[in-house]
Amino acid sequence: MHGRVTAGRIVETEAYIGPHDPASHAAERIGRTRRNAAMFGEPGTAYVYRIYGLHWCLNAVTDRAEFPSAVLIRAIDPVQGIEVMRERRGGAWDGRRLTGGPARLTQALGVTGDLDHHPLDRPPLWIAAGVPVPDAKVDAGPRIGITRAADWPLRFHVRGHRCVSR
DNA sequence: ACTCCGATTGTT
DNA sequence: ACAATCGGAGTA
Repeated sequence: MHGRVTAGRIVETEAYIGPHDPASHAAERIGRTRRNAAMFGEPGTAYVYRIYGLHWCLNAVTDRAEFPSAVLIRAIDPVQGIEVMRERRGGAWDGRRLTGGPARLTQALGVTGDLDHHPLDRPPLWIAAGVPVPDAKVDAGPRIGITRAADWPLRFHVRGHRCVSR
């Protein structure tokens, strides 16, 4: 069968938009580097980076090439392969502990840095259209864990969803 | 070469 | 509140 297939519905994201976003890894003062190169690439590809020397975070590149922008996937609602996710996460945990948080979902999905630059419309990792979330159910607020532009409301999540990181 | 610190998480 | 853990970015 599909023994190791895992999938989830995106329920929390953050946007990092263009060189004038001071919180972005591709902010103007930084420019293009080896780490953020994917953000300057084609839309629909993955930007995967390591944080704190420990964890992986997954972004979808969103705007045209050479205009660095990406959406950080911060939480998913498990849809398929929950037992595999629990195994990868090292325990039988609830929704939030399992896939709520940018480094938690990458671990649950088995996403690592070798998927940096990967086109997100094909295996082994892709994003597909799902059931639309009505705007009325989406909250916007400040992005988490940043210091610059800390008040820009570029974090979005399904209101009250049990898998949202916080 | 050397310092500081981060789009986090788990434990104390 | 704090450790884990290391490459990127800034300074020299």
